[in-house]
Amino acid sequence: MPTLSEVAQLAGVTAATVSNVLRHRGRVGAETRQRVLDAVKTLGYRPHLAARALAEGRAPTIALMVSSIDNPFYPEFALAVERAARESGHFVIVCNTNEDPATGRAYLDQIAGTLSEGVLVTNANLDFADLHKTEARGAPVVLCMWERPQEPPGLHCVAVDFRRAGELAGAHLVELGHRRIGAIVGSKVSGIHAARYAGFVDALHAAGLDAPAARLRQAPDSVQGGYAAARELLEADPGITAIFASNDLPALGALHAAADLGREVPRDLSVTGITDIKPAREARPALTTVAVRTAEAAELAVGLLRDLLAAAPDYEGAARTAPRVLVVPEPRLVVRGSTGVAPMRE
Amino acid sequence: MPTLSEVAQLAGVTAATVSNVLRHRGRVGAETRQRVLDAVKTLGYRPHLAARALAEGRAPTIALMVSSIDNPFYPEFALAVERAARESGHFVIVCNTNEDPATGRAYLDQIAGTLSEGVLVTNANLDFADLHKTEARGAPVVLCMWERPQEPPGLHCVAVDFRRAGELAGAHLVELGHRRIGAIVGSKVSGIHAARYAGFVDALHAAGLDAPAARLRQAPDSVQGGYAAARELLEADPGITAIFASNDLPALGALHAAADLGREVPRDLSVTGITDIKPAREARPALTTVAVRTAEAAELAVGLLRDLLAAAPDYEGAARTAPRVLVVPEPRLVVRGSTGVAPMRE
DNA sequence: ATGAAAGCGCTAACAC
DNA sequence: GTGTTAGCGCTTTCAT
Repeated sequence: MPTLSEVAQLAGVTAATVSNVLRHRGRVGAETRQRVLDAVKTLGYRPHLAARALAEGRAPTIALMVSSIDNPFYPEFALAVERAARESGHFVIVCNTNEDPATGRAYLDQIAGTLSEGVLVTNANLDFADLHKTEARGAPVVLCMWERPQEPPGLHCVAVDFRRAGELAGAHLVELGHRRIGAIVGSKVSGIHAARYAGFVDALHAAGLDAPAARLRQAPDSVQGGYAAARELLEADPGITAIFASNDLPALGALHAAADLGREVPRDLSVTGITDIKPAREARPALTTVAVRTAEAAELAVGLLRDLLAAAPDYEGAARTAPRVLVVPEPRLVVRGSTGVAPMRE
Repeated sequence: MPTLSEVAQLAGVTAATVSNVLRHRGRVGAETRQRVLDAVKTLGYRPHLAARALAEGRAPTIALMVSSIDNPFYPEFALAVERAARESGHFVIVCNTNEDPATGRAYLDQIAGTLSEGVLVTNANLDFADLHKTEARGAPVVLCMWERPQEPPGLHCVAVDFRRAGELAGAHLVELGHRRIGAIVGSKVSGIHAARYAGFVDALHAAGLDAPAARLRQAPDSVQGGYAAARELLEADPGITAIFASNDLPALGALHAAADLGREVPRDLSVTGITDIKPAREARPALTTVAVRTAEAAELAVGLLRDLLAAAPDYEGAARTAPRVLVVPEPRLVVRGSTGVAPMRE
């Protein structure tokens, strides 16, 4: 692979000039510029990104920490991140923590600040202490999809009003006449989704309904998890006419459980999710859910990271600003086939 | 961030020694080693990967080119790639081409050989010419999930016997007594899946059946694509009792089409896919499909890339070996709920 | 408008 | 065993 100085030699100039031409820096004579450009072309020169990273003191990559791309949400998010990152010339290194803090720490220790200039974190079960350490070392960290805008995490973040999302789903079910509504929320490991449930409960309260613990189940963030929880709920209390799930995957599982229990959706049972991942649109019936603007969240996160990077090139010490919180525009209800008016009381 | 020489200074040695300690190279006195290790710890030193990459002439990353992580296959594959890559100390940069050759080219031009030392390519609709150019520049390329082991692409690759996969699916349907079987294969853009269809046809022929063009449809590799194609097939010829889809996503779409047309699966209609992606296991009924060993393919691909890298550090010119073809162990039929014995003729 | 020179943080010969 | 010396390919002041 040709180097800068080879190009320089061919063009009869010095490496500095070639660099200037390529980076549109400094003033270069029109004719010289042309010679350089020609040399670049004939040699097929391409800048060596690692060398540039070293010289500039910053690598053109960002690390995206995810818990497991096994969950369809992450690829969707990653896609949006990559698109946004590319606009600022960044490549995305995907780091799968598998929900294991040690793996996450290993990733952070290795690349943050040395091979990637910033870090984006989705719910990857990382130690906040590790994230702070990473920041302290000079690599900005942005938390994505933070659940509680009102309760900043002490790190830069992009937050989604998930309480509101839960409220929208709850209100929708209430409006349809449902009175006995089961709820499935995340488990300890998949994130408890307290804000989402709180919003749901708010909606019930607003309608004078209560949300007894007997109608609440925790489940992993998966189809299977939701399936099991929904079965439990429905078997324990056949009077339940609707299920609120704090995430789409478990909601999809609830759909399956309903089918297996001989309950037709939405005639006998309504189901709602939160997020609006692709499989929600493809389910039968398609899932009514509260859409979270994933792509916008990704763009905000990348933008925030870029701001932080620009504000403080080495980002050390006092240059660090107070944690910033960006809120993703309000989630919105998407009514599809999985919800309908509550069946008549008998 | 502390540097090598800061560590060296603190330990009262020179940078070279610290490097040796850290890389377990050369002979270093036990006591010195300890002093160095202490210094590393107190300073919280971490090697600067970009600097190391420059000095070593190779970056610790590989690029994974995918068409769009929108399709659940890619995340599953990417996950396996990342796992395997980590074992050889590589990070994975995900490059989404969106099926656009120009985007792919831009990615290759930028990172191959400069920020990533090798490239893994899934069906990303890249120009082979671009891939060859990349190889010529010194960055090995491995094609993943090549469709026809018998027909090497002129590049290193990991191949899957998809013809065999099609044959397994076809034979399964034939055995169940199906005689009029519709087929849905990939479209031009999503890959035509000729080998898979050929295998399917072989299975029919082996049973003395034919596969008329009237029972063949092309569709994009998506649920919607499969849905539309299946509807067409079923409406054009209601006598069809089974559908062979060359991929899981369209097969899932066929399941939906059956439901909409009032045909119960598997009683009135059987459906098969190929790959065994996660949504296939989660569908209702679960999809009968031919499982392709995705994780193994990923491991083989990463292993092959590593071999190529080891064989020829700069990988230029004559060092390049003849294209190697690794075949993923035979695909296997996974019978689930979407297939059953053919309905009686009336 | 262009060149000279220093240096980013690390590795790798080779010398002592 | 440990230090010295060159770079890796690029960017970036600072002269000219």
